Amino acid sequence: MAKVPSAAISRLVTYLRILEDLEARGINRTSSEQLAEEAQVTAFQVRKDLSYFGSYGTRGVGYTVQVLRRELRQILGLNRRWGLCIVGMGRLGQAIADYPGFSEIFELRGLFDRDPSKITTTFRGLQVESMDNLPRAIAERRIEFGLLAVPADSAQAVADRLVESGIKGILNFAPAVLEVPKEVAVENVDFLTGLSRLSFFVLNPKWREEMIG
Amino acid sequence: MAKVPSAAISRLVTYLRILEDLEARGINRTSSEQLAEEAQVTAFQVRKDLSYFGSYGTRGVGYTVQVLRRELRQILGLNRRWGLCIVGMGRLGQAIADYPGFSEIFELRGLFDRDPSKITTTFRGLQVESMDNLPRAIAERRIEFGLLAVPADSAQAVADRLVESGIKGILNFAPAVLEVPKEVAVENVDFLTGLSRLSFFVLNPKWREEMIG
DNA sequence: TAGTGTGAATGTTTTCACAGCA
DNA sequence: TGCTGTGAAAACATTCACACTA
Repeated sequence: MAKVPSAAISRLVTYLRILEDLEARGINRTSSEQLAEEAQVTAFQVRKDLSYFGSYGTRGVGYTVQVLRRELRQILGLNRRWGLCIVGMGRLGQAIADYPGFSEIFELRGLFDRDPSKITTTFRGLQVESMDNLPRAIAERRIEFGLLAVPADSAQAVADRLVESGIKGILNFAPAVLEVPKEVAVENVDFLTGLSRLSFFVLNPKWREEMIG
Repeated sequence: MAKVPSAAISRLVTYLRILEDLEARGINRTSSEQLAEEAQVTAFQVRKDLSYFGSYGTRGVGYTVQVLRRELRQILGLNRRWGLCIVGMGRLGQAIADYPGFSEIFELRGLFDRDPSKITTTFRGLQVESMDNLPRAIAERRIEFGLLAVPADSAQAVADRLVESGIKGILNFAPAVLEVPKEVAVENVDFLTGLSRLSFFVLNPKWREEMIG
């Protein structure tokens, strides 16, 4: 199998979202053309992206929405749910826990906060726990991922504790560059990194024209 | 000036964050080597990224933290604050409004929600307003950007209203692909798009090895 | 015949080696 | 001498044209 451009993976998630929308609308046949239009890329791109993983369509006909949806979920590892804990139950942590679609991908298996006053509270049927419970929870509840929604200055310390407890991956919502062993995957999803994308148009006009045209 | 890879811009934000950290620690000289290590890229990359915009260092010596910091802020358009409104004051909207560092970049000039019961509430000294006020607010308060923290199914409708009112750019936190005229910039910062990056390691093991190795 | 699947061409980004300057 | 700045090479990603097949 050929080397897969990493950008292709991100686009697969967009295609999947579109397919789920089509399915909800009762449409069961689509084409690279239609997917391309919805995803705002070219039809070449759609076909190429899919071809890295296999052939899921019918020549001269197109794709069956349900089939392609199932294949993409399988490719993306979204055909199962993953155990996750959230560390930091401030407003961001709470918002994430309640994000629609969140529970399709993750099963919340622990909520942690260092503030003792939060420990009485409950979200989605889970009581917030002390940080002291973290190592045992990760081991005993099959928690594969940890989501960091703590302030930047405690992010590294919390990441260290997750790593020590054997976490597989970290979703980092804190504006900090984390250092972890290379076998632990870190995804920086944090808001300020998001804002770096904003820079394309906040960018000083002197350079903006070069970039956006 | 040469064509600037868009990924380079995102990295500039990381470099800026590192420089601000160095400055806070009282360090005032650095090198491409040091920046590279902190940003987890190569020193070549750092120098190349900076070279797209100019020469800010001293050969044989390195970079002055304060100088480079100022230049990066200038390049990224972060040497001024931008007017912003948030549409959708659910928990996500609230968390974003309170995000540390947020107010360094944006000045909140309006909060909107369609739910009348929210209109009595106040965040950061601003009262939540009815959607009816949106067009006038954008025109009169120099609101350049709109941040969408609404459910996916109303995202397009809200985006349309922002566009009609003359918004310059939209930060889209809703899991929806927006259609807007090309002169309006859209940044998809939404959580599910963030999760697409997660897919690199949630990815079916069959393909993961090809990608991460 | 209509629309997929893919090798080859084109375009973009990163890496590298070294020229250039304090 | 040491570290920046940059053209050129290598790696990577996208676009395209067309072979293929239901």
